[in-house]
Order: sequence, then C-alpha cells, then structure tokens
Amino acid sequence: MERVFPVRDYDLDATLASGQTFRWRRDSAGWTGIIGGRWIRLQADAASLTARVAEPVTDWKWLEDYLQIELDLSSILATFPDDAPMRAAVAACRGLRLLRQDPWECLASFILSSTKQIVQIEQIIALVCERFGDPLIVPPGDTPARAFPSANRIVAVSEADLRACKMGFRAPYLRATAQRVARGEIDLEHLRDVSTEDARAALMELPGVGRKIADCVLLFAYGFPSAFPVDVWVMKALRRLYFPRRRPALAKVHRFAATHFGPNAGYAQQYLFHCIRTNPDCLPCPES
DNA sequence: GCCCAGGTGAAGC
DNA sequence: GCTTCACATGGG
Repeated sequence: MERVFPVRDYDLDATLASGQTFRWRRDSAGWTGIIGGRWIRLQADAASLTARVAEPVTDWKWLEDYLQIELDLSSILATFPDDAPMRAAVAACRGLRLLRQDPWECLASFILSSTKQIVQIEQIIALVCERFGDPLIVPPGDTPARAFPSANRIVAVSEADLRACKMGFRAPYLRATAQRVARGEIDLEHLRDVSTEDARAALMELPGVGRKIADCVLLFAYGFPSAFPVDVWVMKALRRLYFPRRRPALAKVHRFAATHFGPNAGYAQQYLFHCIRTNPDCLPCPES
C-alpha cells in the first residue's frame, strides 16, 4: 500500500541521516525504517514524499506526526538569528527537519550514544533489535525486520547479553533505566504535558541520562523546541563561531544558546550539528 | 601505538 | 560551583 504526501522544504536524506534517529537504511529503493511497529519505505521526490507500508493503513496520522509533514519549516527558520553562521547552516542543509520519535526508543538509543560515533550507535542498536525485538510484517521478499525492544523486554535481558551487543559500560545504564520505565517509576507519556524544565529534570533522574541525553529526548521525541543538546560537535561549532579563542563552560554555552538562538534553539542546533559534521568547512570561521 | 566519538557519574577541590 | 577520571569499543 502506498501514499503520496506533498511537501515543501523537506530534505529526507539530511533528516534521516542527521544523528537524531539510528535505524533507517538507505538503498536504491529509498529509506527503509520502522515507525510504531510498522515497516515503512520512504522515497523523496522534488515536491513529495511517497510512503509504502507492508499492511493496509487507513489513518496516516502516525506518519504525519513522526515526519512532521504539516510543519511550516519557513516559520521555524525565520526565528533563527540573522547572523553569518546560521545563514550558512541553513543554506547548507535547508529542508532538514526534526522528527517526532517514540520516547522510549529515543531515550534508550541516546543512552547508548555516549562517546560513540553515529555509525557505531547504529550498529549497537541494530544488534539489540535483531536479538531482542519482536519480528514485524514486511512486504513479501523484503529483508526481515524487528521492532525496537520494549523496556519490559530489556529488563528481561541479562547485562551480559546486553554487553554482547557491544554497548560496553552503557549496558547497566540501559537496563536500570528500562527497570524504572517498566515499573512505572517514570511515565514517559506524561512528560508530554509538563514544562520543558520539569520534563528535563525527570529524565535526568534516570541512570545514564545527563543534560545532553535529556535534551536529545526532549527535542527528538517530545518536540520541546528550546531543548539544546550540546555534544562535542555542537561545542566545537559554538566555540569556533561564537567564542573564538575561549573555552566556555557548558553552563555558559547553555545560557548563550537560550538567549541567542531564539524559541527554536533546538532546531538551530540540529542545523549546526549536521553542517559541521558533514562538512567541517561549511560554517564561516570568524578569524583564523 | 595514538586520539576521538551526539556523555555520565563519582570523587576531589 | 568546577575539573578530572574511569567507563567499553571501534574508526581513522
């Protein structure tokens, strides 16, 4: 079954390969992934996205929500600061979008992300899904696919079996956080209804979740627009662009981000991240 | 061999 | 408050 969604300003490649999600695979047929337990293949054309699913669908809201198809990107970009770095970043990857992902998968994925390259994060998550995820229905002849394992499922896996997925010291963090979720000690759905600060504080109570990972989940799963994850790449970009010849403390960077990048600071952050990571020279260098 | 990767938590000051 | 360090594993 197939469905075409007209879109403007949608760079599917940049969106699915910008380190906000880790399970999509691209080949000649397009991008193949899993959303909410459904196998899906996406193909981008100049003015539309074509979605193919394995089973009939009547309501496509789950996909429109995930891809943020209805979002008017230009109104977001208009809130970015009008400075040379942001102009360069938007010029380099206009059409990059933020997805609206499942909170548990996003949280678990980013717990596994610490001090790992994106390729390795993808490998770890692929192993976890292959070994512990439920099989899904795929079109006849396509590669088998599995769901991202639930928190309950992760709890049932031994730490040794998790470590065997090459996640190293992150295994106890993932398992302990899964326990909190499985026991209902944190309600990930409820976080949709609270303030950014309260949601962040709740996430940071979880083992293995600090400010950076919390901000990733706030931004990529819940859509809190001011969440501003600062990893080594974003720090590198900010230092070069806005703090030349300095080494600002993290707290200072967050204060700067909150005032300088506006209400959609998180969106701006993703543009900076994707730009500097894909082409270190794409952002203007003030002096040097 | 080296340094680095979408970091966090504990210990020390 | 801040800095330093250990924590696994693999890429370049």
